[in-house]
Amino acid sequence: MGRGKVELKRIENPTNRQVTFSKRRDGLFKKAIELSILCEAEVALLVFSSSGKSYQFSSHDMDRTIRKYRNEKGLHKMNSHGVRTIEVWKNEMDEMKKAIDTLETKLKHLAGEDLSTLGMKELKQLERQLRMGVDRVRSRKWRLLSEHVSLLKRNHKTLQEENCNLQKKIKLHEILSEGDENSGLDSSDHVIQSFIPDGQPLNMN
Amino acid sequence: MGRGKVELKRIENPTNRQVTFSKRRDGLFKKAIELSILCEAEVALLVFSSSGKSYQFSSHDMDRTIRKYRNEKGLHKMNSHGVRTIEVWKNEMDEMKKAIDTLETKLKHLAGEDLSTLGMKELKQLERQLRMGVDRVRSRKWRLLSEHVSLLKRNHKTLQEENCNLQKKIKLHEILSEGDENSGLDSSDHVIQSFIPDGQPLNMN
DNA sequence: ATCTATTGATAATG
DNA sequence: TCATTATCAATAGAT
Repeated sequence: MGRGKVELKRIENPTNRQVTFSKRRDGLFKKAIELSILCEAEVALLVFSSSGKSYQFSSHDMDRTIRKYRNEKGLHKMNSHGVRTIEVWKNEMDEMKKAIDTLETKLKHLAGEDLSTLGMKELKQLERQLRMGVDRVRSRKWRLLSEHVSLLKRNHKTLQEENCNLQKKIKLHEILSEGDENSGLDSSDHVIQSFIPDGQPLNMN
Repeated sequence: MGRGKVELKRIENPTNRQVTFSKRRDGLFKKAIELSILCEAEVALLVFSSSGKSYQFSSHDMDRTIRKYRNEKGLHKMNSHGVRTIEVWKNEMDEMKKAIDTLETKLKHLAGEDLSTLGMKELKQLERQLRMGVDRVRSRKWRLLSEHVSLLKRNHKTLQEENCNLQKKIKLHEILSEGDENSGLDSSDHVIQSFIPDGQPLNMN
């Protein structure tokens, strides 16, 4: 149609191509509409120009028609992928919920709650576990404490050495400047202050 | 085109409608193909006949084109439904994972493991909690035990009463049938056996 | 399905 | 982009 046939291949002239696109696009949509009305067909048409602009028509509802398409054609991939993926997720979530339930129950038991479902055997095991926990926590506490003590001892030692040195210096000063008394540090309190350990605070209550 | 115009409304004659559907459908697909080739357009066409048969054409890949459409047009619905739903699920799962992590950490702490991250304050609280757990478990054990004991006592009492009655009966028999010695039960051991409590076994180890 | 008279679509042009 | 028009394509109705 038109003055001269057209080869079925890409129109090289960009202007012609663009013009033809507009005309034929309009024609295509018109035909699509006519088909849907005249023949009661469900038609969905998506067109993207090479420059990216999009045009659509759907006689009923685009999503509905696409879903219909996926159902017909997609019983192979979509269902064995999408649906199965969703089911996998659901299973994963179910398992996680169960895991949380189990963990919460264990925690409650360890806190001494909800014990009514347990028999004597379980109670004994629970008590053993708790006692072991107590022992370990205590041992950890003890280690922390002893580490802190040894730190303090080290600092104390350092302070003592420092003090020795300072006192020697002071005596040296006193000897060198005889008669010139009370010139500098009146004691080493100030220096000691600066050596108080500054690690994490240890609350012994 | 054709011999006489056609009104743009449903063709009533079903045969005509079907024939026209075939012809126009072929024409539509041909046009769609031509548009995609001549003008380098991305075209997707879905057609369902009123009887339900489906026909498709897509110049590139149907799913790709549909995705493209959803991106363009679908920033309203699809995203605020499908994608958002999926994100909600993901968030839910992330939260569950975090919850599981937290619970597992707590459990480890209560078992006296992984204590290195805890400070003195936490350790003290942990010990208190564990001791409380031990106390509660012990108290539960005690209650179970005492219930069992009281059950035993009750049974014992019943047995004693029963024994009394039996002995009285025996004496009555002995009196009634004098000289007829050692006729029946030689003692009440057998009866006592049948009264041993049959509740859940209590292992006292 | 096939044919064909007729309408519809559109390529080239202004 | 818009209008015109010569030409070809699509197709309604008949066979």
